[in-house]
Amino acid sequence: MPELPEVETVRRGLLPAMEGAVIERAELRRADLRWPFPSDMAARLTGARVLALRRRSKYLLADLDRSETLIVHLGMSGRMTVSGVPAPHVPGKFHFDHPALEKHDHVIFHMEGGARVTFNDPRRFGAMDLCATDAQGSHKLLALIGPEPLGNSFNAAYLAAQLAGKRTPIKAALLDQRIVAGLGNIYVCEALHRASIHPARAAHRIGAARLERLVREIRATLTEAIAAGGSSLRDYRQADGALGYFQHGFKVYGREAQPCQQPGCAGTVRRIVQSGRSSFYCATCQR
DNA sequence: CTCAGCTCCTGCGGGC
DNA sequence: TGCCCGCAGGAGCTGA
Repeated sequence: MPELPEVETVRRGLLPAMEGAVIERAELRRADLRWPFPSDMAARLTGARVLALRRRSKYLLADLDRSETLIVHLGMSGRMTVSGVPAPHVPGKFHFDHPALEKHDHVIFHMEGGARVTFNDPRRFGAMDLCATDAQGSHKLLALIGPEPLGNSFNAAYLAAQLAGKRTPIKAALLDQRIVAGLGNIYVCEALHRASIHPARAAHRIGAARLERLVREIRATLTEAIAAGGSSLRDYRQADGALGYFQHGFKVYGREAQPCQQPGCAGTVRRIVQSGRSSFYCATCQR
């Protein structure tokens, strides 16, 4: 379920159970996801304290004492959920009250205090790895990732420089994690719609003013999705922590043949396939 | 160097 | 009820 807003929502949901707590035991129920785990991963996690739980792009990063960082990617279908009901009046203390294991529960973090964090991923496109905290910047999975879209270094001037000379469709350029971090198929469709840019437009043929608007709309789209995810998670966490991806009100994604939601536009949402993936857009207001 | 296409894997919904 | 098909939020890799 994961683009940047969902990963950020997961991170915030995991904080109370994980940050500052010791992993009493890491239970690996298989030896790989997309790639094999480090052969000694369970031992390196067991007994480690999580000093901080961060996010970079679509990756969750748990900095451990021992100067190592756990890198987690949720792939297409990965979830991380907390179980164990918080004890009343005791922050960080959980009652042992856990549901039975489910299919595709691949990794379980048994946390100090009684909480459990379960990684479930049917399609197994997710990943976990460990690296030295001070070398994470050069980790193969993280080294080439572009700026965070909600950070200061992502702006119209930067984007213009990246897109200069690129004849590839803007849709593909925004999905390229080297250009900007954390965007996926849904939020690229939504941001392009809000910015009135056609997904097939050549990346280098977007003027400065429209790039300003695109940057603004990317930020707004993500910020609003994080706010919506956060509220959904708060409501749901007592149950099992899952967040309904499609609770967000998308304007074009998955809405083929429905009316365009842009104020004053009478167009209809269309679906095309670009580099093998669906793009939803309105041909009337997106140019 | 860039870029499109293929690939990993499971589940779900629709049509017959 | 069951079977087959297409499609799904990611992204690394290959080969042109």
